[in-house]
Amino acid sequence: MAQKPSIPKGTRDFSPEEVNRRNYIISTIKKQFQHFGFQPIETPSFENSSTLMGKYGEEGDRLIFKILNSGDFLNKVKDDLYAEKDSLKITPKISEKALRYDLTVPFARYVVQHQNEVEFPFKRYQIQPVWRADRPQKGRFREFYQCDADVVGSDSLWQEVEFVQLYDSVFTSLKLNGVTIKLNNRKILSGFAEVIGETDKLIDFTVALDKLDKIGKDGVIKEMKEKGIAEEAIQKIDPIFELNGNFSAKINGLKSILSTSEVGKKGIEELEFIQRAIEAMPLKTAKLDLDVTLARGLNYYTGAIFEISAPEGVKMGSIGGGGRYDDLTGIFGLKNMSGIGISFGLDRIYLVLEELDLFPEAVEENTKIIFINFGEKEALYAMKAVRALRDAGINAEVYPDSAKMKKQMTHANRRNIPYVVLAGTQEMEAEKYTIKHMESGEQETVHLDEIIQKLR
RNA sequence: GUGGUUGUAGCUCAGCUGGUUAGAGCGCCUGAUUGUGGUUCAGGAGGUCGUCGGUUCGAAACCGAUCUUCCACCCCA
Repeated sequence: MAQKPSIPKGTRDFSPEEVNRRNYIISTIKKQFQHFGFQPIETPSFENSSTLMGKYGEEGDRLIFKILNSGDFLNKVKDDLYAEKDSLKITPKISEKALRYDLTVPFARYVVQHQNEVEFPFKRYQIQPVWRADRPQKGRFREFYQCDADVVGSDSLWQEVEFVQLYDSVFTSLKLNGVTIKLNNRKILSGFAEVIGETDKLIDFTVALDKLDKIGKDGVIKEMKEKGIAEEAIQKIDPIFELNGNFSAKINGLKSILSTSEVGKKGIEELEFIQRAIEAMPLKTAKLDLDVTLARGLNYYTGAIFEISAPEGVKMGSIGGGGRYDDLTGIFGLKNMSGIGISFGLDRIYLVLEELDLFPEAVEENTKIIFINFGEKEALYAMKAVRALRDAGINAEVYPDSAKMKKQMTHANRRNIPYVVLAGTQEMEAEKYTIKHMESGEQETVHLDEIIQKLR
């Protein structure tokens, strides 16, 4: 074989079966989004760099795919700048557009740009691919789909409650039982930082704390020390590591840890509101858990923080996440717009469903019945029947060539088409069709109406 | 971005310390079976060993670069 063509690192092709399965997930999520009152929007694959750059931190900027300007872009770079060979400085000169990195920032841009047309509170959903120049691993791609639902323009905590229910509804419909909805609140984390007197190191503190289940208590403490958090401060947070038990028990623990922090107490109030609501309206299959270590990469969140972990035993990172950001649109100049949103990681959910063998067996999209082609006259006879079947809503086709019988049968078999019709001279004379059920091997010669009745 | 790992037939993989025409299972093709697939039997095709370069009398095997896979950091869906 000559040099095989290839696709870039971290991208994938999808076969018909894979697309059907992905569509199954997407349509399930979409249906629930709609049940909860969300409206769809779409935004361009690429945005102006100024819209995206600086919104995800230094690390995020590095992972944004930049698009080169058209034309003789290098010619416009000044000689002294070019001689410096500083990529960071030259990039803005030669690239003014970039592929979107997530759906939240484009959404914020959308809201600001269309603020006069949008009716608030605005509930939107968006299912589109995003791109990250990350190094791929299992469940991490450079092109992947996000399924986001956000509400902008409402401070109500009922939104948080609804998003917990939305998560539960989606995973219940997907038959993916036992996912954990981990809940935290940025105000709790701020409270911790306040209590230990390290408010200026809040981010370092939360990033370290987030790694608890991965590197353990000692690892977390070590990292905090490395980041310059004082020894006695670290000792003060020791009770955090002792938090356990159910939601209420953890809340009680938090109440004593955060008794001196106003912001911390506010966070506890918010958590309790959500918990009470969910207690009154129990979740169908998901579990709600309080995880005070939850923080990762979510530095723009100001209130609730969500993360979804796959059922126990499935080795997969988070399959969804989200939270509240008080000033979603502030970066684009529209103040006092509180937003809250969640995201589903389509590609990871796919991997989890595949691992647990949870995709439904029936592939509705597949052809139900195929007609063997015996020649020109017979093909016309078959085509007429196929037209009637299609009009009746049945997926039907005629084999295009009058190839060998064996080849045509094998084709039907490989495509898992359940029924094959053989109609030759005899059948044509009787105005009938011989229909064969592939799985049982049984066949009978009947009128077209009977076939339509049978398959409808 | 850092460190490591992987790449041999369509697929899953053998191939010992470099030594003639590179193997297996499954799959594929043909026939037994000219109006019957999935089973069985008999034959058969298919690989410049990811790519480029180097070491060597000789490379799938050793070295370098590059692409790709997966993993750990970083970060994250």
